[in-house]
Amino acid sequence: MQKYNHEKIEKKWQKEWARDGFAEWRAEGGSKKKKKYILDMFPYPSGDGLHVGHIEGYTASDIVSRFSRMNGYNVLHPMGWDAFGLPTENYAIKHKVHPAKVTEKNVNNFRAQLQRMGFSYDWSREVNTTDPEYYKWTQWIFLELFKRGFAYEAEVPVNWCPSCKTVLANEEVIDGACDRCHSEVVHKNLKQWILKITAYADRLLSDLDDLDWPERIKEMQRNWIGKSHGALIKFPLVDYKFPVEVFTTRPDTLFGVTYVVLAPEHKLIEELKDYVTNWDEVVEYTSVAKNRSERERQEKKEKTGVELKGIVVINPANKKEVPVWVADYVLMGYGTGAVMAVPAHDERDFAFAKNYRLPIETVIQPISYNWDATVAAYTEEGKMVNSGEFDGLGSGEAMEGIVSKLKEQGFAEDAVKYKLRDWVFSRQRYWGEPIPLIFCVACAEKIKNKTLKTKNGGEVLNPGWVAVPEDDLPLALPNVKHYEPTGNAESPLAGITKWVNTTCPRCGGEARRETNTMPQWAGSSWYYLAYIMRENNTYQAPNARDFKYWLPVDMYIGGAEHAVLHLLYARFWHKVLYDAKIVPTKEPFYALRNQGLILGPDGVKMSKSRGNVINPDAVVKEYGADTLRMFEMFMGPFEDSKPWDVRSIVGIRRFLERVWGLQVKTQDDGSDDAERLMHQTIKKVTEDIGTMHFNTAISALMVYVNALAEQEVVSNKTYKTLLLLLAPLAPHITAELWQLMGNEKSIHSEAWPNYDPKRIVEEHSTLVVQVNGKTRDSLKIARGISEEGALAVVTKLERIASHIQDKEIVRVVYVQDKLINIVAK
RNA sequence: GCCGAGGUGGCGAAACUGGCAGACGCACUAGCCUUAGGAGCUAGCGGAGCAAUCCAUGGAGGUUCGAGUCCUCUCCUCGGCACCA
Repeated sequence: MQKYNHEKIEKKWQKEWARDGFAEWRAEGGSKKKKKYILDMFPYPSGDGLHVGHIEGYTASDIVSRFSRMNGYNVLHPMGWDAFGLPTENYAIKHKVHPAKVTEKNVNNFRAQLQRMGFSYDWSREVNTTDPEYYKWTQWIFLELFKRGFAYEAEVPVNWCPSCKTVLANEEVIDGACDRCHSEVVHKNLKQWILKITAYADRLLSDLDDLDWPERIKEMQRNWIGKSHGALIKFPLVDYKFPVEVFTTRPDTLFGVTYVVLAPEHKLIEELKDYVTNWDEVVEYTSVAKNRSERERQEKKEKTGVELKGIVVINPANKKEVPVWVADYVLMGYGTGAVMAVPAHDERDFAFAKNYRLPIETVIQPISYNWDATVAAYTEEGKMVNSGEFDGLGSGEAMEGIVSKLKEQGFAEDAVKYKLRDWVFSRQRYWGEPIPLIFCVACAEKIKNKTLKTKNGGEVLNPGWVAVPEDDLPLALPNVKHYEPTGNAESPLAGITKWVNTTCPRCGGEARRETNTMPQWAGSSWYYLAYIMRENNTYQAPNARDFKYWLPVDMYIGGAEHAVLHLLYARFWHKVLYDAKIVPTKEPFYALRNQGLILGPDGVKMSKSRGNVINPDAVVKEYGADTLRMFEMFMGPFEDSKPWDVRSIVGIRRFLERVWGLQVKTQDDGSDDAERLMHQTIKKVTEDIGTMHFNTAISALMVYVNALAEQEVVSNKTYKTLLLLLAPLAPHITAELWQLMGNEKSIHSEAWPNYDPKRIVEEHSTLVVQVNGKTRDSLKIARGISEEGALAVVTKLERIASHIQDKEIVRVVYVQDKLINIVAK
């Protein structure tokens, strides 16, 4: 027998699998077989290469894929590259190479690394978001959104990074600074394309209930969407025609309103200019407030504001006049940008009222304890006081009563508000998908006074914009000399007049292209559909039959960091496509699992600056891909985060060497001592892989191998079963051993072994004997013994007798074949 | 502050519907084998005790014949959100 040479074996089989273009892992199109779509979150091909965290998730999905194939499923298990993005572009600028070149180099490295791990991807469906044939469809879907009225252009305040020279998405701003370069982010008002994700807020929320996702991720999405039920309440302005409209979730506190607050950006402020007596003071405050950076606004400083002197509104509940203030603790982006302040029952209002010595009026009393209204706000529900006819009611009843009374009078209506904002979709950078829209002045002029309808029957919001015709897609990224950002809020594409100037697809007149590109998240919002559309290295048009067969994704595996970004965006696009009858399911990803974070050996998150990053290539070289795969699965529960323990990996290596060594003991008619354990192991491993409990599946295999190793001879049957059970976990060594056993067919195309339930049960069972609930002894006993029979045997045991002598047996609890508990006094 | 997930040996962890707590692996200890070992094999390995036995699943109560598992309170760790009215 040769030594277990992982390097030689792994190279041999990787070459073997690649020989026919990885045909063994290919998903069959148009098949009648039952299917499984097992998807990894595709990586951003960075210059650093794959890290051990990627490998953890990819190994798990590979195991599930191989397991599913052996169980007769037609498996779609693809891989691709989410390759647009800033790091590549920044690298390209710094080193003066085209971002496409950088991408190609990184992709080649990633692909080679994945293939060295022996992952069973269907490489004939590989996708790359930066491939024009790919982003043709990204653009196509964008246009579907556009045509249905879910894309609109508007001037909005955005986060601008002065160093990266682009708009940042909210998710790219951490504590008011750019996530990438840590420059302080400033606010700018820019015209941007925006996607109306808020139109789907309610469905994005309610459809979560049917998904098999980690509760934590669902909860994050719920919080992000942030649905609140409440009421819109109108506070009429004295001597003015408009009311101030506020949103509140606590209409029961309405009688306690002592002032009303507007956000500094509120339009009403400007409209009230002529009535305000301290206008200069107001302008001074609002301009300072508007210019405060994100960071300054987030710092919990003193609450500041300014009164709109001369302006008074009427509380519709008690007809009292209350003043109006402007303060930046009220956000324009949520609700109506105006709130009714109830300092007695809201912490923020309380702090503000204390600061400006505004009155505080108690209208809710806690039921069970004393509360000092001069020290803090009472924000819970309670019993109504000082609220006219509602006194004495509970908060819940009062809310209904107050709102319904005000509704009759036209001062209130029920309302639902969301925290979710629309998705700012423009970026001023080069390395992204061009937005396929053309602006035509002539068309805009012509149709100015007509109302155009979208595909959905809504009103067209930006009538001058015309979609690039489908036949002209992809709208390719033009080559530019300088892809550095311009810094003047335009993308580098704006500088290429030849590209920008075009003709209007509608009227043929002169027109200009949109020059912004799409954000990083565009390509990943639909890539799971791209794999279905991609067959034999080309993209087919969206096809209802294929979508119906493969969707939804049965198992989606990746990191938790995408909880509210990619996973929300993809669900949004999917729902638009569902409504457009392009995809047949309401949701893209039926089941989701997050791999836990792999921490450095020091127990801290791996990072280059800390120097605690484990390089998988070095591990593969020293121990082999099979060992690395199994080690990562054995470290702990898949979804838990766990530190990398450098030393423990040898345990897995020893295990594989033991498996390797067993081959010399095999015989056709070898011992059958292990057969019961074999059936038990099949059961355990089958169940554990099915529930992604890889660590316990491996420990069951270790128990089995240890038992086989103790035998003089090992039967071919028990050894072959071992190899089959191990095949999804360690594909190379099992392929080699399978072949050495004289099998011609690949082990990975074999059927998963079955167990015989009758062969699992032991003839004898172990009966645990307790006295007063404490275990005193245990004994092997024939199955099926009666309570009386067991008791008779057990009371004779020395260690039992000593505990029950001089005592009266009050009760006996007997669990058939398992446990007997004697209760004695 | 709010939401979510967790606290079990020296370490990573097991324990299916309440039923022998610590499977499996690492590290460690002793022995065998070896010219050698960062190899292999055998045995041991939660704490106290010569032992019988007692104590142990963050802490305090409770339910139960029996609790790591169920209930109440409490402490701590990690992750997310955070002026959202």
